[in-house]
Amino acid sequence: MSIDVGARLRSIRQMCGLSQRELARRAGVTNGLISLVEMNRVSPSVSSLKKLLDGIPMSMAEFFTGDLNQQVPVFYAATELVEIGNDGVSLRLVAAQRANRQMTLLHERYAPDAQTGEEMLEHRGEECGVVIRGKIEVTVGGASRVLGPGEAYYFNSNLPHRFKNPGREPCEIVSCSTPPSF
Amino acid sequence: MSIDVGARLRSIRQMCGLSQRELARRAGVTNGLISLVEMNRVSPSVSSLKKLLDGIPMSMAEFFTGDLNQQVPVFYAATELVEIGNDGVSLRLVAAQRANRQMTLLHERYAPDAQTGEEMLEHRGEECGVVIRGKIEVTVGGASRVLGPGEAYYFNSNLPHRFKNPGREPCEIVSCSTPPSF
DNA sequence: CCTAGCTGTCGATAATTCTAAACATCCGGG
DNA sequence: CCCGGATGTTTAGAATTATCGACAGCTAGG
Repeated sequence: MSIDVGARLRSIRQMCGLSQRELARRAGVTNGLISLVEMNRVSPSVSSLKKLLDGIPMSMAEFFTGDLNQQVPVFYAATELVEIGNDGVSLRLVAAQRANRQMTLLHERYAPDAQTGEEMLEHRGEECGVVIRGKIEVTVGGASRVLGPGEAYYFNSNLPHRFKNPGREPCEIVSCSTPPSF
Repeated sequence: MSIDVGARLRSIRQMCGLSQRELARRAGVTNGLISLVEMNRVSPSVSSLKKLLDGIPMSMAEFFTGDLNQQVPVFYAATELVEIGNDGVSLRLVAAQRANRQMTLLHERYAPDAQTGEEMLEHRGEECGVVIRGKIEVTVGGASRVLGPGEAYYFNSNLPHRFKNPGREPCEIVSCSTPPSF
């Protein structure tokens, strides 16, 4: 659960071809500290870690995003998308089995009158989408609006939100959210 | 230059309606520490900040991407999407003006024979998309495949990649990438 | 073999972070 | 008016982090 700051720092430092002393010089800390941090014998203060990353250079966000590559499928046939919807709402998930995805990409279909649920949704992250076909009523915080083909939305997911198809024809959307909800 | 960890923490904590003591309880630290951190009188250790964010909850990466914006547009008419393409490739960006977005959502159109460029693209992050209409040839790393409507892709953007419309009809895609490229 | 220069690790100590408990406000109810 | 319960702040001292200097290992060159 806890982040292996030491291993991550060591890996990045070596990737940049820097010795502990060289990075220490650039960052304005001592080589000993870097040694201790990399061995996870101390948990550096945010200000120290910031200094270290400034010497690399790399942002805090990048550091904690931790982006490692792997050999996983790239292409997905329509039938390979994983269905996770219900009740007139079809949510078809791209790259469902991919470990440590950073996003959830969904091909969504709302039957007439279908909606995401009685309760407003509320979770952390951001989500956005484009309407392909039909109409969808999007409610976010207090605001509500009906979007048609080519129209789009983007909001913080911690605002209470809901989707509903107010029309008679099915509605099709492509949406994306981060961090992944599914 | 340095990050205002205190202000950021306070803002996020209040956004979640938590008191210092309540967050302290959830995070397993003392309320006093939270007070000190929020006043920037100490720079918390990474492990302490991690505990605090676990109590919110929020990831370190999210914390440092600084997502403190709220009063921004949610809905976008088709005409409000910002065109950033060229040469037969139309890339229409959702929420272009939004500060500190975590994703780039694009409504893309490729004219027949159009492609993303001579050079393969290569950048940090992940990207994914769903084909709405027409056909697109997606090349990622060594692999290449033609995708049609309803088919999808998801890959690490640091693998060299390219998109090309091999057909005679225009191709329409909705794609998303993180971190934002535009 | 020995030195010079690099590497990372370690121990003692200085500096900073973190805790625990007290303190100062503020607000609503009795 | 005062109390209970909430808030955030402060302080002394415990715990942890950061520094400085020493150390051992390795490699290249003389």
